[in-house]
Amino acid sequence: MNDELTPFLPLSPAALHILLCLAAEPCHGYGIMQEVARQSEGQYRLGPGTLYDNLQKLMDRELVDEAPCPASDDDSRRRYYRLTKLGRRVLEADINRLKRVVREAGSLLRLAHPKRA
Amino acid sequence: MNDELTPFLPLSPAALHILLCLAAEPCHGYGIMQEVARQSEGQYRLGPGTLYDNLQKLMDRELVDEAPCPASDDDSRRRYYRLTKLGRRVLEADINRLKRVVREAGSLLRLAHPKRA
DNA sequence: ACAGATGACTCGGAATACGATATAACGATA
DNA sequence: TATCGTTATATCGTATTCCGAGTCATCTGT
Repeated sequence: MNDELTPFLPLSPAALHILLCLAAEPCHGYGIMQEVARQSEGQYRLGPGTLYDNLQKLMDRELVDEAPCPASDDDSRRRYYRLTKLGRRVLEADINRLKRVVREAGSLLRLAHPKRA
Repeated sequence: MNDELTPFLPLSPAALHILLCLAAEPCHGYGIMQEVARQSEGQYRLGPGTLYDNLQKLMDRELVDEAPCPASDDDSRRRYYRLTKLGRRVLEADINRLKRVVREAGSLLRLAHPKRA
């Protein structure tokens, strides 16, 4: 893979969900919380503490930066965040890592759970 | 899904890799470290601190328990760990969660990366 | 006007990560 | 048998991260 990305990996569940949410389009904090809950069907809920800790760290590492408010938005409170190019590459790398994990698990769990014999 | 499993989710990267390793067959601590490094092609390295912290917590939660030494093993130092039934179900649930994440990411990252226009 | 949802953010205790370190048994070899 | 590198378990202490409770302000509908 790409060795320069490995210091960022593996992403914690919180960081992964945040980056994934921002991969679609820039979003504001509260929206990220809702979107993460929606994507996981309520199974994983991100509180404000975890969210802003992670956002700050992601910005320090330059995986995320702040975006200008879209013209379509009239709520002045919102602050928008977006993926940087580096952030996108890190996300892709971690997704590839997870694909390998899922594939590995697929064979192991199938072998251990034969439908009949 | 299964609501009784959600308190265990999401698994941290370390816990996920440990459970995945044990899904194949019971294994001892040092072997888990090597296997995790091998499975991730050296990208993710699990140190002893993280390993034993996690093993202890996984045993407290009864996702893992200690297994008797296999007869084929003559090294008396080794302590073997294995998945409990609950551990296997939690692992399966988390893998299903990750499948959803990977699928979601697939469409998002493809949409954001059109080959031409 | 009021209530409830939306929105950004801080705080501090609890939990977790993780390298450095300790200890010792094993295997091979000189 | 002395020695060396590897295998193996485990702890310790600091750093980092998690994460709910709480604060404050704004928006939206009635």
